[in-house]
Amino acid sequence: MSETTYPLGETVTIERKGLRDRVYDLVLDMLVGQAVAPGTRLSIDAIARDLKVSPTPVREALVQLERTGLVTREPLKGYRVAPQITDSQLESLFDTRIVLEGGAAELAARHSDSLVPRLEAALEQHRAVTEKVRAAAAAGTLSVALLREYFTVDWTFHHLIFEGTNNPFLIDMSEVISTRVHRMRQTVLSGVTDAEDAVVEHTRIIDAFRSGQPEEAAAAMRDHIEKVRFRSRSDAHSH
Amino acid sequence: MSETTYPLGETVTIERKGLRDRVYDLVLDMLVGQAVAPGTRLSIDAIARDLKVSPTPVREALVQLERTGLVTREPLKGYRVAPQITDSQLESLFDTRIVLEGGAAELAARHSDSLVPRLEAALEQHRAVTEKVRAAAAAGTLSVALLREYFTVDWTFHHLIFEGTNNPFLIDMSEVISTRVHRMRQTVLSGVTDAEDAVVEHTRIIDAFRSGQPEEAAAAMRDHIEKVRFRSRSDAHSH
DNA sequence: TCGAACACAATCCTATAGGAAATACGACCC
DNA sequence: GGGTCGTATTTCCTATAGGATTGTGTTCGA
Repeated sequence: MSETTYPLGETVTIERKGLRDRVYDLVLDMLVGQAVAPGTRLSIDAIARDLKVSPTPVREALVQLERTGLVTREPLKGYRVAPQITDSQLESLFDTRIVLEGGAAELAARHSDSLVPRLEAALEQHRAVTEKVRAAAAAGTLSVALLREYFTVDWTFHHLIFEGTNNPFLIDMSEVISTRVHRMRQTVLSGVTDAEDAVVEHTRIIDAFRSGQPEEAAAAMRDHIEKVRFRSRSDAHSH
Repeated sequence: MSETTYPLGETVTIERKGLRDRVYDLVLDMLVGQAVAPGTRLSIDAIARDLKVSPTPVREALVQLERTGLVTREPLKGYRVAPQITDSQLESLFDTRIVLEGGAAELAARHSDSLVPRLEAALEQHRAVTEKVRAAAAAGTLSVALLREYFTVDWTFHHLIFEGTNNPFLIDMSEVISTRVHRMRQTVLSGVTDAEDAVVEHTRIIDAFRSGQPEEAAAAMRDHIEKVRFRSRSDAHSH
């Protein structure tokens, strides 16, 4: 009986994260949630006043944000919301995604057995939300909240593959990609035009995983991202 | 004459980086330079006293270090030097390198013409330092400084390929990999045993770039890293 | 009317002080 | 002797204040 008599069950979510992480979450939500104009100054003191905290944790949160690329910093001049992504950077982002996610798919194929069911569940949600989006679009009641929900379930599929690699480095890099992709969609796109295409391509990816051949999974993933890139180009030009 | 009478020439290296970046550089040098035992506490106040600065910039530098994975943080408990890399993590690190550097080679092959000369110059330095290492090892005067020089020229070759992609995201991720690889070599290895092999394999990579076929460059790079992984395993077991 | 210089305000950056938590150490009891 | 409790020190965390710098708006002069 080495068990101590713990009153467990109440303090389940201890969540001792300190002020820094809470400020980080709040600012991050503000950046990816609402559409903030690029170049907007992020005053340390102003944020501290708004959040009723001292400038120190705000300062730390901004350092962390800077590493994600969402904010830029000039010493002695302050922080700003990162400028709009350029066409050149967008191409680089897609190149990086193809390298990273293609490789991740190849590695995750080692554990296809446990991965495929989770991907199927995610795809099912993806389908459901797609249907909601289509209905809302037809009714003219497409809300921002629904769009965010769609982006989330879409990315969940991709994130599951990263997690399927069990590779902490790749998972960490996927976070960086994730924030950039989210912000890109927020500022560039205004709606969802390729939901059906994405569902079909995700289905193909699952099929490739079922085959058990890593190269096929990687090829399906690269093909998917390449097509997303192409559709993204069309959207940008039509805008 | 719109020129103001500037006393130019003396403040050439303005280098307005703020205290934060200078502290960051110093701590980083300490971590990758000297061998610091994993788990060592990094007291904010102590570092601030040593560097004669206030805790605030130290705190920001540590947040930045945390993102690189060299230090870990527990809220309300402080920062520590990241624990020794495990065998499992080492395998993940090599997997990530294969994905990242293989993809980078494929992308960099688009600009082979300008890249190959730079790679050749780096390889020449690599050869020269290898010769110095061999001579020093034979004479029994292998210094830590020389080892660091070897690691640097070796990594320069890999870093050039990342830069050759002109992809800011990949270049950024290469920095993360770089710090981990450097620290790994610092703590795991005690010497250089595969210098000649590395030179040969780097030569093959350049040849692949000369062929102009991206797939060959990627394959040569993956092959090289796979062999480094294998030799690293042997070293670890013999230790 | 345009340009430059000045002054004001806002902001960042750094330093110092105090409260809260965690670690380390010693004493005490079983 | 081992384990537990209590105290003291160290450390982290937050808040506040002051110096330095940047940006802005205004005024003056050509």
